[in-house]
Amino acid sequence: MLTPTQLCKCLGDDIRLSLICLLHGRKEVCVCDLVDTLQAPQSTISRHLAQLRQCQLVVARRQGTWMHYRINPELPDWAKKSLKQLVPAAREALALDAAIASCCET
Amino acid sequence: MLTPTQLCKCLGDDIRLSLICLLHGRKEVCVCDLVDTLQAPQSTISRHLAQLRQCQLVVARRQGTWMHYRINPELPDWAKKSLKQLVPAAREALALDAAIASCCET
DNA sequence: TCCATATATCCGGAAATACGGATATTATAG
DNA sequence: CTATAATATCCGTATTTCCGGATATATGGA
Repeated sequence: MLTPTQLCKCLGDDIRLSLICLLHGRKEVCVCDLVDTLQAPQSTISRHLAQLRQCQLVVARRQGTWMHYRINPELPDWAKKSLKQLVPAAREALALDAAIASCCET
Repeated sequence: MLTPTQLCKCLGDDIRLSLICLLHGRKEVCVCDLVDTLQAPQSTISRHLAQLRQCQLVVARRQGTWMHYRINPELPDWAKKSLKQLVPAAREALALDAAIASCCET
């Protein structure tokens, strides 16, 4: 079960927080789009996604060779509400608006 | 200026999150009470408090030899609202209710 | 001035985390 | 079965974080 400490530890990294911002408010996004958008090595993105998966912040769905990630829709209420506060502030602080716009919707 | 990543990094540690829980909703608490309540070495508590001070999550007031800490009342709105979500969940996850009750009010 | 108390900082070592190229895995197509 | 694309995992290294005893600093009182 996700604890507040775990949630914060996950979000306390620019790449992971960016990933959450890219996923938040969307149905799902595939890994290749996340890699393209954040311009980081594929292994780095994949590693961070695994961490987010491990504490159940996100869930993945395989479709052929692609993996589609989305925010876990069954997060506890306090976690959902925390994200709702943090994500907009993070979008601004991390200057993600352009990235989010260019990241294709699934 | 406090960024979401910094806030999360600060809260992504059991001791620091406990400190924030002990301060949240109170006027101020002195270091000795925090040390007593969390049963951790003084240098450890002081180090974590310095970290919280550094990113302006808390502010300190000296009164003689004592230092009184409180949540920074001028946090940005998104940070205040995040704390409001996280603190109650953290109190439960970290089993802090007894500690909070025993920690004297200033 | 000297002592006692409260707190902060120092510092060396341990542990956790992050990185990213190389490699393994999974699935599709031919 | 082979080749290819997408993704995950491995692994050695670099960096960061954490710990807590020892020490320094600050304040009030005798």
